[in-house]
Amino acid sequence: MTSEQRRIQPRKQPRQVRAELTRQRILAAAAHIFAEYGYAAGTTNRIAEQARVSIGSLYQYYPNKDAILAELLTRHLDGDRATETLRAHKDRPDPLEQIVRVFVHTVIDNHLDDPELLRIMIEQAPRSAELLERITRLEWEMVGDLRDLLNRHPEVRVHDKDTAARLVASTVELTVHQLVASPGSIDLTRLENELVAMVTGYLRADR
Amino acid sequence: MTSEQRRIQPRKQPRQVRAELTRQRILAAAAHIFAEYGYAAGTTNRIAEQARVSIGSLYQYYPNKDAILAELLTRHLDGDRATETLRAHKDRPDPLEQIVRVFVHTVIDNHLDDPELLRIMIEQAPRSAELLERITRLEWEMVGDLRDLLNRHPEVRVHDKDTAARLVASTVELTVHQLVASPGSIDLTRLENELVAMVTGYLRADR
DNA sequence: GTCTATACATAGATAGAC
DNA sequence: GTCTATCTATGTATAGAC
Repeated sequence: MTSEQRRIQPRKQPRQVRAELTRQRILAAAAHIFAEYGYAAGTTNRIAEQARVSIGSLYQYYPNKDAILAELLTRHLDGDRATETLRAHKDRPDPLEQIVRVFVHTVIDNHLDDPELLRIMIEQAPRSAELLERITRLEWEMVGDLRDLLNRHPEVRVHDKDTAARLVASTVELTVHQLVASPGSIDLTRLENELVAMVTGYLRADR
Repeated sequence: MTSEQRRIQPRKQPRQVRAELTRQRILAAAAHIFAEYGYAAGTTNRIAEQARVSIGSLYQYYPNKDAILAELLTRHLDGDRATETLRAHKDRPDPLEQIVRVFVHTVIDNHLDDPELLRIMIEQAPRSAELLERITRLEWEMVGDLRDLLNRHPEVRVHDKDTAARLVASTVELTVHQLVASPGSIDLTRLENELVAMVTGYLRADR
């Protein structure tokens, strides 16, 4: 490469690529800081420091602190595959236990990434109307799909499908959420097995 | 009552009683404010205002903001009767379902007081080492008592008693916690029935 | 594009009068 | 014991130089 060429195309890193990289660095830093300090104590200064960017630069990429956490949350919500999993099994004659297992497994999977950050986001994220609405919608989608399943599947004997759907959704989501992050962490395979047994048994029991 | 007597005993409200009353007013106000605004936005100024006390007076009763929330949390923890309930049934030959029902019922009962405040306290309370230690101890106490029960009771067939105890404790505590406070609140009797059925079935199933 | 310096807001907490 | 006034700290966000 001659110096002649350098003069014509001096920048090796095109602007947009570099900028996107910085954005990602800030986001990663924010995930780390929020997970460690929580939302309130996870200050923009700390985030900037962790990302090795000045506070001024940080604000060039995000308009405010909430926007950072909102993007992290959006990312996670987009990665949630649990309801799709349920839908995929809707019209197939698989055994109930198998469907439940895939569902539980997917939920566990969604939580492995960064359980601490997840806790912070769910518990302390600023509940903007728009974000809250998205979360609620996703929750109800899951409950709805679950109820559909209960209504169709021949093995299901539980009477009150509506309450059952809510209970199962809460049970799986919450216990996974808690036990994955908890100290003295449970063995994940065991958690999956026991959860599947408990839920499947409940749905199949005739009372 | 003559004015002579009044001069000898002029105060109708002895100091300590009045002070205790003020303390309680501040605490009640704090409960209200925290439940409505959350921990961070539940400022000491707002609490003082709600209690109709000046901010200066508030600090005469509590050394700092955290101390107020800590006392609220302590109050709640002291009111937790779930583990005692379990112990009371330890050596009695009651049917498993009945024991589980009493346990679930107690947990629900503990959450009826002020679900919103409870959520705030559990999710956003400043995790001081001392407080965290108390909570963890209580949790493990509950898991321990549950495990004892599973080990003794003849109806219990689940193999991994340890995992089962943790799963049951989490399931009951968390689902109650969530569903009692959730909008479109579930019927509590139904919640109790379904939860009891799910847990009992799980514990009795031979796989 | 990135930095430093700083404005601005608000919270927790204290001092000192009454 | 209670108040008002105020201090101090800290965090978000912006301005302007380079």
